Amino acid sequence: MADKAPDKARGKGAHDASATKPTMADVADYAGVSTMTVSRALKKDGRVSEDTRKRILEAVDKLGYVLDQAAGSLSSRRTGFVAALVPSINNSNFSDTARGITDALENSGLQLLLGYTDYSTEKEEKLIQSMLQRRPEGIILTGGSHTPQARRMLEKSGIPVVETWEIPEDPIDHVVGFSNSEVMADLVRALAARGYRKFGYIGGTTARDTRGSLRRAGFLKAVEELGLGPGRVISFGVPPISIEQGAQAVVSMLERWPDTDVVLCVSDLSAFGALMECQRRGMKVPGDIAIAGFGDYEISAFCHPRITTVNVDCYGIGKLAAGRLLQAINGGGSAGDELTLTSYKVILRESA
Amino acid sequence: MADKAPDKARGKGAHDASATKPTMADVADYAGVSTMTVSRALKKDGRVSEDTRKRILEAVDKLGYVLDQAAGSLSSRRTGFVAALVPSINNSNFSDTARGITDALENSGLQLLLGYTDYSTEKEEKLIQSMLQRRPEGIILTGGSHTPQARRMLEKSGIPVVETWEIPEDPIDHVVGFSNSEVMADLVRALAARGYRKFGYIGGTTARDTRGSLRRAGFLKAVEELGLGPGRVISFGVPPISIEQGAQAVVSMLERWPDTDVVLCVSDLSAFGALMECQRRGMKVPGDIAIAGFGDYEISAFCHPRITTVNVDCYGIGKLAAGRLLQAINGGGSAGDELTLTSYKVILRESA
DNA sequence: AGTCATATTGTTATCGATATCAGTTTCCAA
DNA sequence: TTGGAAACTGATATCGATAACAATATGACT
Repeated sequence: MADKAPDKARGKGAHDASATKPTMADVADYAGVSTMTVSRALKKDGRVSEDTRKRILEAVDKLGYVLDQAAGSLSSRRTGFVAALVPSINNSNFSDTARGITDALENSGLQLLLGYTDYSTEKEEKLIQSMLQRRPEGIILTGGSHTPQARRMLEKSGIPVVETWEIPEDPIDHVVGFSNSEVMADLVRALAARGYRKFGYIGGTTARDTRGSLRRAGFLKAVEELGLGPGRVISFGVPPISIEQGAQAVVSMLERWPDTDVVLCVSDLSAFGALMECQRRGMKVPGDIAIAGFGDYEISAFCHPRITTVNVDCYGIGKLAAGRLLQAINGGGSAGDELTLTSYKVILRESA
Repeated sequence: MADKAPDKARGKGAHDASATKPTMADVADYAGVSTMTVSRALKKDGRVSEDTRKRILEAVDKLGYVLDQAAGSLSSRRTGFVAALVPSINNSNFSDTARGITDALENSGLQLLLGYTDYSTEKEEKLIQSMLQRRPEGIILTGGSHTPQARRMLEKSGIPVVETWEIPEDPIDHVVGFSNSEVMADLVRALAARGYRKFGYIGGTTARDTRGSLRRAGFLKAVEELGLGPGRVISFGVPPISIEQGAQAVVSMLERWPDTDVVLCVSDLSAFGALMECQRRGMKVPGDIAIAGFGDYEISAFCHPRITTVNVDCYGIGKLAAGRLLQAINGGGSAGDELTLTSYKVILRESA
């Protein structure tokens, strides 16, 4: 390890305590114009002569002026951002959705502020409250389960709301998503068509992850409807369950129901864990046991065997949700259609 | 009852005289106190009698009042948040760092605003600019490479800055990180001690990912110093290179230098891709070829064979960086020590 | 009683920008 | 020449909260 002393001698720290930071008035003085003209020069639509604008931009540069958005939005009553809350920072599905949102917002002049709920409606409530204090112009949520208080705040806020990734029974405002239970049921049917009969399901322990619960419900329903019930369910670990929990859960599954011939997992990550664990135990996948996931993560397409899964249009969810939000913010009137269903596709591969 | 209200001429708005959102003044009126008292009641430290506070909270609830932070921070000159910029939203290393930051900020009364640079200093510059317009009380950056303009803005901002994940030659302010080149060199030496002699390296094509470049430099230097040079380098794909690029890169490596006996990858994800590709081609890992990664992602501990890698203390980086920031924000004077080195550990497993 | 500390609440003056409307200049058509 | 639209710029009044100081009440202590 390098024990070399840092050469902190170069320059001074970032603390420039001497001068108070310049305001727009300083810039205006420097450029010999009024603050209003400075304000206009700094907006792209401001009608200011080229000459004046140049002088102002020089002043801005010279003084190192940085606009104060707090003051600006207080005055203009527009904050220029929308909020999006997702369960997890480190999940490629949700990050795809975030990308979709960002892309859709690209030329709208709106920024995205992301918040992480950690799969908890309580944290979501707190986040909503603190987001609302910053006055977003719209808000995108993941899922349709919220605390009553959260729901109330959103309804009172008067801003457009889009719930995503689920189809809530009683939507707050707009919805962009798919039926988790129906998608999972489709996967069950596809696997039944391949000849599997003894179905197992692996997911997290609690109801925290509502999408997980919905998937489990869809699993159970479909297995029942096919006359193959009851489905075998192992709940293990606090959502989001990851590779390790998938591995541990499949062990429980095999202990309890050794003859299970296919295991569906709440996500690809847990499916991968289950797959690795089975292989570690010398089981053939498929053959001794089949495994399927959910979400079509990159890993599923590259491991051996490749994992059968469901692709849900994560990016599209984000893009559509943000588009819907923009429409509501700008157009004002909702175009009637409050619910947008997104597509999905069962992807059959070697693991099941 | 309302005759004592200030002649504010409320409800003069063109359209909705009734539905305009309540302000603190409305709450004050409703509770029969001044706005100042309402303001105090809504802060935890506000000295207000229990009786009054209760009445005010009732009014808040009744009116559905939500504090406007823009107005608050304009007045108080405190925004109550810090910014952190990380390269990628979907990378468990950086999300661990983000968790560390969040945890350290827990009881500070400061919120975290996360931004994503997508490994681009240009995007970073834009993000810094827009963050600065919201007046964060401090800022945490990933890496030590920034555009000159970005650097200038940060230095002029007057707020504390912490650069992380690297040891910049010329730090802006504070630094919390490790030497990527030295860590990679350590990995090379550990593998040389295991008997490997023909070293290959897989990373992204461009200099966008400075940490990747530093790792490559450390690799080349160490191989040279061991008298095993020159190291074999394959650059493939735009950073962050992922599973698929790792797989493709190892193919190039094997075509160009078929006798390579160990391949080091810029990250565990690419290492996993390389591993899968080698297995697909019927090669034994290790045996025919050894593979190592960087970052100790969960996947490396669960695949077969488990991947040799380096664990860098991602969470600790975040925690220490935020701690340092708090110190600078509150304590004011920097405690002299501007550089914090974080620990790391080579983790030898079966893949190499 | 008188003085003073403490607790509670109110008044006033901003914080730094922008909306709005008014004033000025430019330039072209009649 | 002149009216008048178009382009540009400025003065003023907020936006909604909080800091700082002032005022009042209460009770304790000398």
